[in-house]
Amino acid sequence: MTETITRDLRPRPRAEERPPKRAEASRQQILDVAASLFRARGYTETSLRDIGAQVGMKAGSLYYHFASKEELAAEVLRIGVQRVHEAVASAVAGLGPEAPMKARIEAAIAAHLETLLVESDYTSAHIRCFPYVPPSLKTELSQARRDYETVWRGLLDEASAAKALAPGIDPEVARLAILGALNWSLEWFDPARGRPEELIRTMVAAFTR
Amino acid sequence: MTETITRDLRPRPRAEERPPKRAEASRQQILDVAASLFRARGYTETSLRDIGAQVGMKAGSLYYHFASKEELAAEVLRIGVQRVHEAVASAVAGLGPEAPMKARIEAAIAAHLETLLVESDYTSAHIRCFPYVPPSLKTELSQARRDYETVWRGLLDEASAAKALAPGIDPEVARLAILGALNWSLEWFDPARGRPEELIRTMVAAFTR
DNA sequence: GTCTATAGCAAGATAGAC
DNA sequence: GTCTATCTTGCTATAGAC
Repeated sequence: MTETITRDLRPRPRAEERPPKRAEASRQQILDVAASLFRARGYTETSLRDIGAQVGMKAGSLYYHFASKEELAAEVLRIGVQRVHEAVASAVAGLGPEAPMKARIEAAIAAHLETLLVESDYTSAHIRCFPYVPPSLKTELSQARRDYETVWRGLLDEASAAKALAPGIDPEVARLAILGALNWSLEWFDPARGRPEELIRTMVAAFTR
Repeated sequence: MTETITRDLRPRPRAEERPPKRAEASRQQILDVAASLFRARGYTETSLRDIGAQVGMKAGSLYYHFASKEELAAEVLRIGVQRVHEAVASAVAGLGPEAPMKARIEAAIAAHLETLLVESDYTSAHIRCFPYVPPSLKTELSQARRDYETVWRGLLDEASAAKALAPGIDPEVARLAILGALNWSLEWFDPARGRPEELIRTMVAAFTR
């Protein structure tokens, strides 16, 4: 008898793993707005009041979903690096194992740039804010950043071994130069004035042969 | 008689143009410390209290020398762009009118990088902080930035006309790519691990022929 | 889940003593 | 010229009502 009652009152087994839809929707909306504002204004320049206002919430209410501003930023920036990592890895993999190195590098450049400039506020927020977030958050993100770096290192080392890089170019310096040029485009690229194709073409022409 | 007295009491003609040395020294020290902190931490992340502490002054005392944080930053960032402008222009001019385009571009890259990474906290503060300063300050700096841009535009247009750029490279896109790669080096370059020569060589190899 | 209200703090800036 | 003291504002974060 006790058994039956207990069973009836107990919440469903997966209760903690399946949060109600409303909370999940709010959380998602907060992340989206935070990514957009972090991208546009920067980490320190964006207040929880700003984020709340665009979500239609008071600043204090955000703490139901995130323990702190830093934790919210951690989630945004972590998603940002994961997205560009996945986009680049799958663009390169999608070419198949026989694709020439020049095509692989072009695909990686195009995917990074497309994700950064067009696809994802999360990725652009990561690129723009990372240098300015608290050190603890930098540490938290360092592994995911290294994982993404590894993709590029492998690509450029392979290209170098296959003589697919322009002559006299060290693959590690090329990696830093290419990603620097791409990331800096956040500061000047205007989506209203065209897509990133021109920059892609220029970078491929400069660094591959 | 009145005439004589008046003349005696009047401050020396150049009084306003020659401020006492002590004020000038303090002002200079404030600018140096501000440049260093803006470079290392960012504009918003640096407080007037931080600057005062390193100068050996209270935050309020800074207002004897500058009307506001924004005006202090304006002076730092203005000096920063002027310095890199002068360094690049004179490095290129120093090669003489007969120098090949490839050498001129290499000199410009080297001078920009050397000023940014080694020579001047003012320049690195400008590059790091500009995207995050108040809009009014951006407007105030826009002319000096355009003046510097003009140097690079002239250089790359000339190089393009002389067929000195690598094939398939548009000079305006090359300018944005080159300066992006150089400016982004602020985020990864470690002066303890060597000078910027490797990056200079890579950029010249990639963009010129 | 979101609100109101507020604690607690740090920022930029100002006034007047010295 | 610099200090002390303080004003005002805005921020992150918390507590408790609903």
